[in-house]
Amino acid sequence: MERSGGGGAGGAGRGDAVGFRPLYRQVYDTLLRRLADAVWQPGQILPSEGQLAAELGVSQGTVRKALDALTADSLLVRRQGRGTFVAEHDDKQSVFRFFKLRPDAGGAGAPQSHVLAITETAASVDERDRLALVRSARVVRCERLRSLDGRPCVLETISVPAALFPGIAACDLPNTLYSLYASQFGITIAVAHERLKAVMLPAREAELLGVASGTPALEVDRVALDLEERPVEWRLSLCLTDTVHYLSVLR
Amino acid sequence: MERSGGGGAGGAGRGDAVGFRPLYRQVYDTLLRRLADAVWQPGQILPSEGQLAAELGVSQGTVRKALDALTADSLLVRRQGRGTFVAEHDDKQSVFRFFKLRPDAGGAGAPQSHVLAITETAASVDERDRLALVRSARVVRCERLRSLDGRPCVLETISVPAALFPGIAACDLPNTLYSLYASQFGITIAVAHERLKAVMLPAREAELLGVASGTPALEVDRVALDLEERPVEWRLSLCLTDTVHYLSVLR
DNA sequence: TAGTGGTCTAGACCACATC
DNA sequence: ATGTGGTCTAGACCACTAA
Repeated sequence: MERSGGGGAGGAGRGDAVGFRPLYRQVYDTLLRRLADAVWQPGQILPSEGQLAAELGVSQGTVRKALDALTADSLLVRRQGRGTFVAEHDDKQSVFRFFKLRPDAGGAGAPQSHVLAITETAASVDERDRLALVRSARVVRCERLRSLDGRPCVLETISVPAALFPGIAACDLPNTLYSLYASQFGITIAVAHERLKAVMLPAREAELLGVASGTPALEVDRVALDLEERPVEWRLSLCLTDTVHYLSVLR
Repeated sequence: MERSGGGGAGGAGRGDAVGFRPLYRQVYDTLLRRLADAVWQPGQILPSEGQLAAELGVSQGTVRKALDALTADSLLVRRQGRGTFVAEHDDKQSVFRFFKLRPDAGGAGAPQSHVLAITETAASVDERDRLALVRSARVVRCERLRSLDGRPCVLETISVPAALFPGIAACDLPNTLYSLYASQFGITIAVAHERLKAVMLPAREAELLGVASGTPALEVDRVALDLEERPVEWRLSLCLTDTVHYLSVLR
């Protein structure tokens, strides 16, 4: 691993005139690249700290700092005595990483899904905007109704670039889409931006959700980014919030 | 500093039968206690890593780990070459830590506030619930109208326990309340939980916001906790979201 | 020039998991 | 018994700030 500056007891560190990147940052980027290239699959174990340190020519402490940062970004999971693993996002905990709706009264039954329609078409203006697509691009668009405790409460329209998800229209969509993205298409969702608004439900959407037209709903406009910060999914959700709320924790 | 387990080259570490707390965690708690007791005021500089290490009888690396954790929790700010400081939450960046509304179109003018009413009364049932108060407790309740770009868009009702904020009703409330809590009452807001719903505006609230009754609004129900995780403020906001949205970043 | 935090290393020991 | 991550230490050098 090449040093661009910084200290090091046994190293030959020297400051460059411009641009200083810590060694552990370079290690972070190297490992992130391997994760993006699916060198290690989700759930798979990584080499030990010592092995990575030897391979990259840095100390174990430096590798540890990079691994800790990747763990903080939810890309790795570390288990004392066992090893370091690529994070899988299909367990109970991870589902709620991106699903922020909670019942007002305790409990948290997992949401259920029912696909209303799925088609491949030319991208709309909004879709091109959110997904940074060219004018000729095509998308796969899916409309889905989600229920909590058997009661429909979310109507969502999901759009993904057809080029990135070949054949997804024919897939049997699981409740947790992001694990499908990872396992079938090698795409890991790293972060999502959500914009929330309160809106009045249009007639069609109100009927699908089984409420009166004009009922207020929470509109969630989400763009999900992969490891390389490319927008790979746009999701527009309409949520009924009479017995459910959106939870946000500010630190 | 007493060791309850864990390793250490020069230490006399040994595992206890039950309960294992890393040294750096103990240092973290010690420093957190001093922050909660206002031993160091916001903006003030802390002793250097070396001085703290000597005082607490641990290595500099262990102190560093505790300081890094406190920095990650936004309680400290570290500046290379200068020192470690108690975080102040009155600068531009910190205002937006708890204020998540953003204009749909770029820009982000700071919000302005106008106090409609402020009174001290007996706590309501909701207030006792949110603030964990006893039946006889009193609160100071404030109703405030906030504007973005000169346009009223948020109507909020703020409740705080009167016992924790003596004389606050007579204060000149600044736009950023949390810096007042810190400077005048020694209370630091560490975290806040927000529950979001879409609701229809009642007549009175609609009139205050200058819109038609029945307009959909985003209801934000926030409980703010201090360093010791005590609920110290309840804030119920009604937000118009036609030209503004609530921003949430999921990782 | 001196002092601070930031990085990097090397080595020790501990807690945990597996065999 | 072995290997893994977790903690702790000691010491070196670098980057940054201020006097």
